[in-house]
Amino acid sequence: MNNFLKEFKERGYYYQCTNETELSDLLTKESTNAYIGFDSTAPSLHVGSLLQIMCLRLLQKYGHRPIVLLGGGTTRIGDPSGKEETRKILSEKQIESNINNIKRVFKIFLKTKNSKLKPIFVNNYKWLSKLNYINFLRDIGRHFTINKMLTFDSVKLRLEREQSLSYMEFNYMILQAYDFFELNKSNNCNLQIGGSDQWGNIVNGVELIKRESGNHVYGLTTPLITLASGAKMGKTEKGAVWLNKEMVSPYDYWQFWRNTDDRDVLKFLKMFTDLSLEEINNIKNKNINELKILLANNATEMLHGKKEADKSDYLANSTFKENSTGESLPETKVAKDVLSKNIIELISYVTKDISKSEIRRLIKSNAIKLDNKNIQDEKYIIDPSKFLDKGFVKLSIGKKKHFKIIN
RNA sequence: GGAGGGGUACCAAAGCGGUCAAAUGGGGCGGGCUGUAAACCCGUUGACUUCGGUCUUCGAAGGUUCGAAUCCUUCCCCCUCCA
Repeated sequence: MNNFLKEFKERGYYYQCTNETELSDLLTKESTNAYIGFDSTAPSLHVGSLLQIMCLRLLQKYGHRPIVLLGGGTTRIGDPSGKEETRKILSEKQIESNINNIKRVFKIFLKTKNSKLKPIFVNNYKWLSKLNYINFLRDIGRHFTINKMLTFDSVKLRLEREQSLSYMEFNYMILQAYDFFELNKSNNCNLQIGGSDQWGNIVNGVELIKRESGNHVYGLTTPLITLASGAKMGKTEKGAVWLNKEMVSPYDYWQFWRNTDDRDVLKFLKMFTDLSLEEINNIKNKNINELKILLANNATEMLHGKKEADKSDYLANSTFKENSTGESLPETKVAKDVLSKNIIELISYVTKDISKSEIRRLIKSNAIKLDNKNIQDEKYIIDPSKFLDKGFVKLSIGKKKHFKIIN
């Protein structure tokens, strides 16, 4: 088997392939251009797209060139796959700005120096917006039968549940197939990779190209990652884990990985780090918490750089040690007039989105600590002299949230 | 177009004139155990509070009543069946 495919499988990226033998030959024989489309409905991608990004990295590793399609065209339509409801349609300006922001993450994850391998960014709005409806129906539309389109999960599920599916959304799969066709023509793209929910869309593209231009191209899908707990990956209660330091701080990103379920650690090490499989195999019996730290460090380094990863590691280390002073925490400046009020006001000021009733509850349930000492009095006021000794006070809310309060 | 059913807190789902800030489950949060994991146990889960209470919530707006999530009227939305 082709080396790329071999590692692709061993790392757990593999779910389905349209024609594995032929694809394997192609990848062995020549440097291939492969594309993945990314959703541009948000200003950043989140961890849910990370597996796809890792696929592109792997492509580069084996000498293939990634094509990143940021769907200015299809974002305007909305993919019905896996969606229960019609998506919100975004403005063009919004989409443009999203695309520009999302590009940054690929420049971090992918090699951009090597001119043969550096990613090609494409925006399908460029060709989709130019389509002539009549010509499109005649040239492309004739290859699609309604009979078959109705059998695709994305459509079938919506129909079965009698949820409305607009004609616009119904066309999404044709447009995605057309994207592949276009990229095959213009960029010699012979492979499309996507999540398993994209299977139908990908197959359509493969078939369209075969019929329309006679070329043999391939599709490859990655599994939907579910956590050992059964939840979907990447969605915490606080929201998505974004790949953007303004939206999720490097420390929080580090913590996300650090808190991985025991049962998922090895899987994630394979999927989301650059550690070689051999290396992972050698360390797999190490202490589970050390593996989690390794995972967190690697994943964070990849996105935010070594400095931030080290900082997060150090911070976590000092924060979770019993009786840590909180010295290394990021500082939160609090004005004197807030400090001179009671502890509730202070917490309210520091956390912003916790209500005062909630804070009262927290105090009652022993969750609030100042310099590791429990505070049970709602009316407690910090003694200003505390700031004189070491210059700050550590405020802890529960076990995981800590603040270094400076005056 | 006709006939029914329904819209309740983050989600699901009870309540169907007062004892309802609203059962129960899930989720969240906090505590315990521990390993910043899982499982388990306990508590909590509208806001503000001088801790006495006060204010705002049950699709929307009106009305009946001492009193409404609960009854009536109009409107909006969803679903099921028939055409």
